[in-house]
Amino acid sequence: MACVADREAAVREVAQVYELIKVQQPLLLLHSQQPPPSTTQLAQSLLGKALRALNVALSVMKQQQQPAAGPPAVTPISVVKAKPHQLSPPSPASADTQAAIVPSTATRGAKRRSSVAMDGKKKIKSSSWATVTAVPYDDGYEWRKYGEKKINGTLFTRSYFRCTYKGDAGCQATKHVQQVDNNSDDPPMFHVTYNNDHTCNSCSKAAAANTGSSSNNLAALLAGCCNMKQEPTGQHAAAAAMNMKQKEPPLLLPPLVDLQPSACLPHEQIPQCQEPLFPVSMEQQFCGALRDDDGEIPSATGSCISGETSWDGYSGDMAAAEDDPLHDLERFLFMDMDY
DNA sequence: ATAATTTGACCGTG
DNA sequence: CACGGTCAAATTAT
Repeated sequence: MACVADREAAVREVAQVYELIKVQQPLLLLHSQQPPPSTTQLAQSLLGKALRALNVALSVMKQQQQPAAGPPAVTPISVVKAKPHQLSPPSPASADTQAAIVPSTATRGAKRRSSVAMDGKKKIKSSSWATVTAVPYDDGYEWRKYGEKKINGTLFTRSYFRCTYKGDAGCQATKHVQQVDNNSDDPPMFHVTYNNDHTCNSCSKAAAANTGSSSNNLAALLAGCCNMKQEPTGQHAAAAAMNMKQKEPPLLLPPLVDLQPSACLPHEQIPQCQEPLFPVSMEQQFCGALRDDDGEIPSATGSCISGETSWDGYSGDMAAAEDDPLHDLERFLFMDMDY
């Protein structure tokens, strides 16, 4: 049991280093506004890698630390098998769509959906699974929001998303995101429930494209450390976090486990970070307090770019370090997230 | 002009 | 009838 204390100490140490490195990020970014010299790029790259490694290490340590009981103190990304339903592994490829996409042509007046629009009856979910995550936007697919609903007994609205390529490819994948009603001091967590696997090639292509395009995008890599504008009521946090079409510059936060609401500031200075982990624009990154006039998230839907399975040359790293046990862990962890 | 999001209403289920 | 999920017109953003 002594090792528990040791581990906790180790976690604290690693977390501290993580924070320190993150604090350096804005400085580097400031320099990189101009054509960055290669040394800056190298430094950026190294920083990014260091953050990843630390993050993964922390994740692993935390997991070992908390056996099963009790709420995860910090669970950056935890995959929770959805309830009963049919549980299918969160892999993008187990394509089983169901049937007929029935285009509902009815107008609003002669209300559509004569039970047909509901795909026959109650949706027969080909698969369903859920995750709890601080970064609900980052699942490698592109989503379009199609609804939002206040759910009984919850503080936050639930946002509904479907695959962007539903029309093109008939992809039946959907998901809804519900911000967890947790302590306001805690970083917001989101319960994301997925229904149906993606059956469209476009989805994976988009993800792949993003993977390629975002590599070397350290700005994107770093962008996640600061706050998004805070939405007063928090009602749209989920939506803000989930939307996949970025209104803000599509900066990409590597789906790393984040430990703090805002790593850019010391904890004490974090002003009620409600949306700490979302990708944010550069301006937001440096002006954490930026807000709209009304203090709301600009169309909270500020969708986060989809397709983020790519984290700054991450795949390359992994490929290059086949026998590194840490990388194996990383692979394991990220495979969990990457579906 | 086009695309994405918002939002209120509709619909099926329990 | 309440509730959750979805639709689609209206609105907003690009």
